Amino acid sequence: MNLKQLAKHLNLSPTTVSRALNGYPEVGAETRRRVEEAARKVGYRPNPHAMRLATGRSHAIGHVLPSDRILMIDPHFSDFIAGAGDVYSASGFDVMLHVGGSEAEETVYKRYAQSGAVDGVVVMGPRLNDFRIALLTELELPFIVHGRVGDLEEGYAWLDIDNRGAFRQATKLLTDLGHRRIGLINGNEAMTFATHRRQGYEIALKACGLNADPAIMTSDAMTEENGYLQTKRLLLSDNKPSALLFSSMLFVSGAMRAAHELGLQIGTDVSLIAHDDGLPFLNAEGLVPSLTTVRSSIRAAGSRVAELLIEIINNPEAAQPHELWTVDLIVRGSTGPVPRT
Amino acid sequence: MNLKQLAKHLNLSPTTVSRALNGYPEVGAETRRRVEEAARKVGYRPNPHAMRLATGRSHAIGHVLPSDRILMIDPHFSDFIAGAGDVYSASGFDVMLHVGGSEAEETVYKRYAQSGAVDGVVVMGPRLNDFRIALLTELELPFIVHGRVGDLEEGYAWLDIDNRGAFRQATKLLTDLGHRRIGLINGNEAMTFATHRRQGYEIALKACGLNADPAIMTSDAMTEENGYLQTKRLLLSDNKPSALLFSSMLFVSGAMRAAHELGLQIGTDVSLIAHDDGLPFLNAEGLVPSLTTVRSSIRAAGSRVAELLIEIINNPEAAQPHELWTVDLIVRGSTGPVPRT
DNA sequence: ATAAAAATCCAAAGCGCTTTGGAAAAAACA
DNA sequence: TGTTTTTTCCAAAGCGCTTTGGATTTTTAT
Repeated sequence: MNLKQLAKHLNLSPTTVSRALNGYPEVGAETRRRVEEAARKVGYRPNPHAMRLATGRSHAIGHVLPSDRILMIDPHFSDFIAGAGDVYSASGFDVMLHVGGSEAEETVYKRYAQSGAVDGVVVMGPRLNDFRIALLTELELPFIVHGRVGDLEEGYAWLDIDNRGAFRQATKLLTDLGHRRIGLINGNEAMTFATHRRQGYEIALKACGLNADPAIMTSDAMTEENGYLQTKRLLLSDNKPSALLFSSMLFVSGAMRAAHELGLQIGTDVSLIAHDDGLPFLNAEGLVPSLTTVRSSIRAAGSRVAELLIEIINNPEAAQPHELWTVDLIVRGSTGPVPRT
Repeated sequence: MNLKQLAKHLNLSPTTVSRALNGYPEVGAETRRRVEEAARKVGYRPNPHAMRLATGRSHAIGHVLPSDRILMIDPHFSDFIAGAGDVYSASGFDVMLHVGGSEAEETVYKRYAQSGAVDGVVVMGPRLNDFRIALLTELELPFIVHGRVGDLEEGYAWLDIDNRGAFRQATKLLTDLGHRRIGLINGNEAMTFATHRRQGYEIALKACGLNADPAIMTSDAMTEENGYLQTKRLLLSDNKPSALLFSSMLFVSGAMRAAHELGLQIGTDVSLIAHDDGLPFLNAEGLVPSLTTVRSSIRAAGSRVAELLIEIINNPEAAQPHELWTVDLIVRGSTGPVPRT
């Protein structure tokens, strides 16, 4: 059943029915009631394509997976989108996902902008210097960044967690425990989040008069295997670190494997802290010993990012939101004093 | 630039231009060439909303995440969609993702069907008895199932891997090695794939005159922690199994942790085999010892499912495709003969 | 040469909605 | 009471594309 039919059925014009349903003022209260009731009764749903064509708005949000991630669609992404999805469907937005393929990422955004296929996009996994900000600004396609682009804070909307603060805090916990040699197993530092984490780590070290040692710092794809390999390498090196900091729980799986293999007791022989995005399949608390983490739910971030983007779309004139979430340090069993040699 | 403008620019009617671009025969060869060239030069792209409204086809595929998975958007999903995404974008299809929210899953499908928001959907994570098959059939919304619905093989399109065969083979490898007590750490057996795996396991046991023992069989969410807990429980039980079979690599992470904790050597004290979906962040070969697996790339399945669905959409009269993929057994270091007690 | 068939192109009518610019009726004002 | 304002509704014109049903021209058949 379409608008015209519904209108005829009500002895009204399509105009009036459309207005009644969309909350326009120029329609009588009683008439509106009648229309709404009838619409509900017959289960009328406006054809989205027609609506989109007429209004130019799509009621859809685009998520374009960065091409440098398509070979490694990491599980962090799916949890983020799970959070966002809740909000989208509650607000009647569809989500349009673009992943991989031969089409250049840039082209996808251009197509989105030109065709009005989406009302806005969320930029995931921003790099230190990300071409997407300039591109989307020029295209005038509303967007929000999950994370930040290097240290750029103005000129675009973003929601980020305080990665620097988190790793500063985590590192400080370790130095407070007496650790002086702390390894960092980081994600790819072309990504802002990873660089921020390294910076937080360095700041805390400096606060103790320590210098970061590149020999015990790595920057790699966040996989179990890399966690294993790097941990093993570091723990077997001369002048090995007494504590390790990880950018992802995925690393930790491998790290524990390495520690066990080397016969090292976690929390006594070597201390471990990881950033925990709250991935549901990898529970830091369930590890033995339970893992000390800096924790921030990536899923909650997804929800909030979606909310903010919808606000931006509905009110483009408002100030661009900037949200920096603090990260909780949760001290558990994987951290302890430096072992005496 | 829209159709009308392009047409005027070419001194042609919109009709002809549209036909030239869409490959209709009633347009001269030279004219078509001119049109195509001009379209390319000015970067003309038909407005998708207008196209959709006019044709009733959306050129979009829907992926609706089952509501029983939204709390646990597992990483298997993101790899599947990564594979599918390649194909979609190569074929000019958009993907519409629906995850969670308050709207009932059924309503989403109805909305899709009634509004033509998508041309087809892929059904992920089918259960033994899945309401979606009847629903989508009735809605006449083209669909394909990744997996199967129990033992139902007709009446819908599907692509599945031979889970039964895989676990039969894996179990047989273990029995051939002399194992007589083999534990199964399975995913949720409400899902077809998990039930099939259990059946394969049971068939292989029966072939040796063994009966499956529920005491060493579990069916749970595929998380690291469950892998750990169940492995530990089984390996600490009286009459403990000498080998374990896992439905996911995620389990294995936890399982290795448990084995190490108990001081058991993998491949000698206890043998391990897992199903490996080829998740990029969890490499079976990189484990120590490297893991014997039954392997089938979930990403490749995603690609193929997408291809098949597009074929179905383009040619609804053709026979429904059924593809059963064999699964490779890759023997590595985590399996060995039964330890003598 | 003429008639029939084929090849090209176009005008116009949708697709189902929104929105502009009135018109008619009701209410408020003088 | 007559006039102005407000309220309530509608007709019609898009949005940008596809597609039907010709019209015109060219080719082929007779």
